[in-house]
Amino acid sequence: MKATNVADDVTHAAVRLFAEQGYANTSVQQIVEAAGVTKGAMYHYFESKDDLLFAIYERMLSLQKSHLDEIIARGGPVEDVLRTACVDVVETSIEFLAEGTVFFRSQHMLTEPRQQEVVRRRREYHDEFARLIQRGQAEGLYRADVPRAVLIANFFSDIHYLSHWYDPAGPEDKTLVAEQITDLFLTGIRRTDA
Amino acid sequence: MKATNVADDVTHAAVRLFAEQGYANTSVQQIVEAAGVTKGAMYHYFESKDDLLFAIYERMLSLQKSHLDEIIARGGPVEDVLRTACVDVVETSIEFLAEGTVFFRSQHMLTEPRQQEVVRRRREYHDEFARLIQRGQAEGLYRADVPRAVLIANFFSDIHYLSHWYDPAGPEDKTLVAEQITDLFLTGIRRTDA
Amino acid sequence: MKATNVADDVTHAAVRLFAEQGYANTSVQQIVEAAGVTKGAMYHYFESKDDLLFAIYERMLSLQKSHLDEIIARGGPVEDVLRTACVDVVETSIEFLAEGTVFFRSQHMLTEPRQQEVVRRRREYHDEFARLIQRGQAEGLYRADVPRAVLIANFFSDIHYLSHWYDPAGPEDKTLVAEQITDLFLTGIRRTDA
Amino acid sequence: MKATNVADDVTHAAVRLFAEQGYANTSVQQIVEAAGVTKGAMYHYFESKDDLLFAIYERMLSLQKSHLDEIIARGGPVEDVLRTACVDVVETSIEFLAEGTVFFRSQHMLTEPRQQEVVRRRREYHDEFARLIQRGQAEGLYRADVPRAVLIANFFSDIHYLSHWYDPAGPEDKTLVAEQITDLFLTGIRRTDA
DNA sequence: GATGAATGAGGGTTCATTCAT
DNA sequence: AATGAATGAACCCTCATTCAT
Repeated sequence: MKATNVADDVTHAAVRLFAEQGYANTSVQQIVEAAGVTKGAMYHYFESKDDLLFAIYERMLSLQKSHLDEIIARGGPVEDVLRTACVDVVETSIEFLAEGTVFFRSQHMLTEPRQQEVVRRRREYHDEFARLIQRGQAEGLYRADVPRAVLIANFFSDIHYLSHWYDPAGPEDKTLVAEQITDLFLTGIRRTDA
Repeated sequence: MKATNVADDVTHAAVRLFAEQGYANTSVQQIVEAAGVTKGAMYHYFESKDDLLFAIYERMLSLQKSHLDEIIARGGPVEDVLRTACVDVVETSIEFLAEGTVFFRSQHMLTEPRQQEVVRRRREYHDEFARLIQRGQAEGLYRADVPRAVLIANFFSDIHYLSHWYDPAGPEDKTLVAEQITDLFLTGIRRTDA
Repeated sequence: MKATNVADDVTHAAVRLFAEQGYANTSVQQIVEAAGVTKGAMYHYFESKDDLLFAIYERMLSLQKSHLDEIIARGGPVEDVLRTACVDVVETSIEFLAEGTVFFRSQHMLTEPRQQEVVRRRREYHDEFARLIQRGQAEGLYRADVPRAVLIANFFSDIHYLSHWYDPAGPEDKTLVAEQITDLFLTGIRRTDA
Repeated sequence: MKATNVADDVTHAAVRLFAEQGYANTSVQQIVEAAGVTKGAMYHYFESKDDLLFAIYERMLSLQKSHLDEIIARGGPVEDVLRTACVDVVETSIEFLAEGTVFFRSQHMLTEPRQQEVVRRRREYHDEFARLIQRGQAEGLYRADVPRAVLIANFFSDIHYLSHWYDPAGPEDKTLVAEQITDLFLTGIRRTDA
């Protein structure tokens, strides 16, 4: 029950340090010191510094994707499904705010193979999300006079931007904020002509 | 007519390389080789690699701020002013897409004093923009049931996100996209109750 | 038996090269090559080139201070104690002639914090020595018509100057020279009026 | 009458900066900025940074040598001549305290040819001084039981050491100090047996 | 599983000096 | 006489990774 503590401790220390100082400005030495382990131990669990960064993404990506799958699986009116999906991804992004900070800043620091893997995983999420929008457009709920890429970007941008303004220590409740952001998005894309 | 060629050549090479490979993964050696100058020459015009990064931001920040000042100075109904400001900042952000890519990824790599300066400059823009929203709210045009911080983030996030999806070589026209993004934003924040 | 060979080898090479060429004219590369180690290995044991210089001083300062403490602790007539202390510091300074050469030339090359530390350590030695002179004056042994600072400088100057003229390969025996220098000093400061 | 102002301004700035920061830590750029001239102008008057250092020594060496020549030329009892010479060299060394600081620290930074020249010039002074001691010994005034090299070092060391303790802003008068140092020296070397 | 000394390639930066103007 | 942009070689230092123990 303590076997994988090393991996966890290292991961947590890495997230914190990467978020505070950036990936490139954080040395492996700093990470293992903060985690209270030695370099050798760390390299026993992670192939490289790069691998550590990937592990951070992996955890968040898996979680959000499984949530989305589940929400869609539950079925229901597309508007409800979309709203639930949006609120969920904002909420989990707030829960993983440090991971998101690292993610959006340092994705490009990954080596090529892992970079590709991240892109692939994110595209899966993106495409599944896009199909919801598409269904809504087909039902005449959402604007079709704007490229779907713009509509989607309009929402995903908010996820990215959270770490630039949201303060977990501040007054705003994460669920409320998630609903507000979702509301602004859904209002913006609603079809109003007719 | 050749006086500052070194500085310009270096800046352009740096923007390109930073956008392609990231700031940390680009060596000063690579920059000067791409620019066709010597390291010594570069350090005659820039204090440090850090300074080079700052110069890239500086140019974009100055331009966008002076545009905003001018748009506000021209006056007019708040909705028109805000719309013009939004379209402008999206358009210039597309014109400086590489700079934006670098900016949003690598701002945290700046040394502390320059980081502060960037924050200060961005806050000036932010606050001026926020006053427009506030005026619109006072006139009853925009929702007041959502924190202003959320409304503003909803727009600025789109600026940030441009470099993640917009392809200058793609089919979308920059002005059209700017208008679409602005429209989604303004529709989203419009007051509809009553 | 080989544990700290790297640190020792580096230190010895550094003392030799600094004495021959000066601190500023000796590159870290030269030092590690002379010591037969790699740069990385050196930086595993020393924080910086500066640290290496400090380590050289440290060793000499510690030794001379502990000798002085011991000589004073043994007690006895002040004239005997002072004479023993003088002879000892000249002798050890001859034994560490290269270190002294480096010390007196390059102390000002240390970074501020280490410079302060050296000053502090030397002042400890100086003050302990000064108290011996003071005791001697109180007993009427030594001149009081000359500021104590001048009396003390008159001796310490000889320590400094050793590396400018003493040749370890020359005919002069170190103990004999130490006694001669001490004798000149003590004769010079003796009270003769009365 | 302003033609050589450049050379003078540069020299003074250099002495001050070398004394404050050390020769190696002072850049040519700092010197010309402090002197209010340009690099090109400086290199018009000095061959190199090295040359600048030599010029500082040259001025002091020439002055002290000419003083010694004159004092000896005036003739008189050897004790009086020696005393006058000692007082004079201490006094001028205090007047040129910054130059002395630089001299004793950085002589080894000179390139070989200039280093040789400095050594030659100093030996001239040394030898002339040594002959005075020798005459005194021949007359039975000074101890002959100690190598002459030790006797001479005993005095020159004080000159070297001045910059380590003498404070021009302090209470001690330079002439008085010169007499005190001379007195300690002459008392120390006086023949007392018989 | 775990250690941490050692590697070795590369990084950013400095600076005395030159030379076209 | 004077400028200052440009050179180019060297410098100190960092750090992800390896491997003998």
